[in-house]
Amino acid sequence: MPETTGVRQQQARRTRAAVLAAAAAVFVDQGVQAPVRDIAERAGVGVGTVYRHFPTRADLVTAVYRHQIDTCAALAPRLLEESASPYSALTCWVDAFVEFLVTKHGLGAALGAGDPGLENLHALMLDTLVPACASLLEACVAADEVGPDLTAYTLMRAIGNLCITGPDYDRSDARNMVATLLVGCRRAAA
Amino acid sequence: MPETTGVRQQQARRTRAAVLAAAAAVFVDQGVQAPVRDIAERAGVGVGTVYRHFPTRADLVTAVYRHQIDTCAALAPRLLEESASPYSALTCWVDAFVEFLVTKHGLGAALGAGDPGLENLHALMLDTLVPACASLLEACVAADEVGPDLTAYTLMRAIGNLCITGPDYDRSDARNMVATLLVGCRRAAA
Amino acid sequence: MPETTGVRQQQARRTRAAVLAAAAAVFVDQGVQAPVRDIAERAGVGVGTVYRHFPTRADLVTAVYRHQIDTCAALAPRLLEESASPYSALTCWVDAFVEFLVTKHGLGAALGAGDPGLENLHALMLDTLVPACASLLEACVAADEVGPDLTAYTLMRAIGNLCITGPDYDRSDARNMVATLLVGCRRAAA
Amino acid sequence: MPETTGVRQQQARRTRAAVLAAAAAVFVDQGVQAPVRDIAERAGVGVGTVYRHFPTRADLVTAVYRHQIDTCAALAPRLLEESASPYSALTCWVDAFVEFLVTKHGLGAALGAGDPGLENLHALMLDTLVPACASLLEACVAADEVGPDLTAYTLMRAIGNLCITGPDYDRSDARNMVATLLVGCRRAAA
DNA sequence: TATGAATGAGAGTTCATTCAT
DNA sequence: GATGAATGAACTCTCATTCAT
Repeated sequence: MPETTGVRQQQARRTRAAVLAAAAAVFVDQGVQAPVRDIAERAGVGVGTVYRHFPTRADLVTAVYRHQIDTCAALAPRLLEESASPYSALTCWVDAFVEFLVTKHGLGAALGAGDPGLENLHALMLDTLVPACASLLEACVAADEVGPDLTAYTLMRAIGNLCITGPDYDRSDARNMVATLLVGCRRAAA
Repeated sequence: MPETTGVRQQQARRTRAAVLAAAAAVFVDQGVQAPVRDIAERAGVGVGTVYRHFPTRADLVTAVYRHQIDTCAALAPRLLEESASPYSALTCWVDAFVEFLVTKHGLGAALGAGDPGLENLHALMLDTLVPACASLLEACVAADEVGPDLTAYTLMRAIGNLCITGPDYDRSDARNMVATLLVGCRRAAA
Repeated sequence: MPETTGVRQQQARRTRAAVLAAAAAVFVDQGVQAPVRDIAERAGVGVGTVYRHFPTRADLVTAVYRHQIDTCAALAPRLLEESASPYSALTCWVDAFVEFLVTKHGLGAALGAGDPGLENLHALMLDTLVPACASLLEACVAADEVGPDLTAYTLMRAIGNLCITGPDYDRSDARNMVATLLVGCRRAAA
Repeated sequence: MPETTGVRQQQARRTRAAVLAAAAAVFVDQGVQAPVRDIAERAGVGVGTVYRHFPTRADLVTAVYRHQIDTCAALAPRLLEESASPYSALTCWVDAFVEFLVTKHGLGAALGAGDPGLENLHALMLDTLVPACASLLEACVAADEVGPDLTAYTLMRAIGNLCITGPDYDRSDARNMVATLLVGCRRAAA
């Protein structure tokens, strides 16, 4: 007699949520390479529990960022409708993507470095964000605001890389450089 | 009266060169964080030998890249003289900088991540490449080809980040994105 | 609601005890500077387990000797009550202290040499044994059995040093020399 | 045609002397366990040279202290003649022995710990100092100033141990404790 | 399910010792 | 004889991962 959500399941879900929250916090502090133990401690659970819910580090990283990724992706069609031009929509969307990235200490670096074990997250971004970005990019191309030779994936990788911040290159620098990159993408008005 | 370059010194120099070559190769394969042991093995020497020649990892990384860095820096004044415009000189120089970077697996990532223990290399680049880049940038600003709000350091960091390559974002992508960034920097002709 | 002493805790405690026993044994054989790996092997555990229970070598050394130190310290007040004279109490207590020391191969030497990383143990002895010794010494001074110019700490260091045994200077020699030292401390009866 | 002392031999002797002097200095600073390289550097020679002259560390330690040991031993008969009583001669001689020891950072500890590889020095002291001390002790026993149950070797080991100094137990403490020990050895006047 | 004790591979680093020149 | 570059064993410590309870 499987209850839809037994007490056990509820507890498990709560534990899972606690781990996710802890991981998110620790990732901000120490980056996505933080020791598993630190995450477990922050969540108030044993390391085994972390592994039960997220067998690989990538699973954890992916889960932590999935919600934000989905939100970011969902933004694209809305912006396309509401904005004055496709390019303006792209600009707004990229701003949101950058906001997502610059608060993720080390994520960009890990992705950029092709960190093995982050393929899942990579795949998630491919599946979710790339299409979102591509829809905007295609609209720009259709409107002749951006040249046709740029793939959404490459653009996102470039943006992701530009968002790798450090002591002497902060979020504001990252935002400026991404904005500059977009300006460079813009087709010179005929 | 020790000869200026005895057989021993020559041998030591050869060993040093072997370690450097091995380090360069290992850095390409595994990145600048590769275990010292791997470098020693590749060079066919004991770990102690690596430590003798390069007490810290930063010493090794710095030595591996110093020559190329110097060459790159020396390029700037020549380009400024020979090129049709400052912006064109900047473009050429950045191409050379990108060539340097894209062949250095993991270097950009390590620098971008603010890797402790790479301060030496960071400092070397600051001391050597930033002035070179700055001279070109200033000329561009003076010629009103580039806006005045961009520092050479920030530009180089951005370029460095864009050169972090991976399986799906290769050197060619990096080159394109850097070129696009430079286009974005270019002041719209009045 | 975790039981006060679950099976796991019991097992951990047993492991801890095994490590302590192994450490004690290895210390006797090789001295307190013995490699951590040797202790782990002797205990039949991994090195990580040793580090889990005793993060620093000093923690281990201290734990190994804490019980005996406490017992020794607790002896002082009782002896003071039961003995015919303070000096006699001091003699008995020093006998106990010597017994503690002569069975600790290398401990005296390590303490004597001011081994860094043994500050904890040093502090423990200072906090625990020195007051115990001082109480006896003060009683002796009050009874005019010992001169006032000797501190408990110095006396204990001297005793500790005299208990550094070796092939040709055994426990019995150490006991004799300590006894002789105490005789030398005794004030000549008026 | 072997010259008595060719240029080569002279040079070798000078080198040997330089190593000895350097070793003595380094031993004072860092103790007898100091790295061989430090000694070689201080002497301005290569490590190989140190090994050539002193194949084992014990050889070096022994050589460093041989002269002082001989001087100390030679003191005994003179003191016996000049002093008012055998016990007084013993006291003076022990003072000299203590002076020798307290300036030898770590020597006492190394000897006390039965450091393997210091057997040579141990043997040297046995052969040289023990007889010297024994002659004084025997005279004391003959004069009924000291009991017959103490061997010179044991006394010297005890004194050696008492001279292991540290941050909180300095040379002055060592001297006091040795003096106290000697008082304890003195036979109560009949 | 949750736990966290236990494991052990792996990385950094030091330094005694050898040996070709 | 002198040199010092080279070697590699030995040691410390960290942390991902497993598994018995």
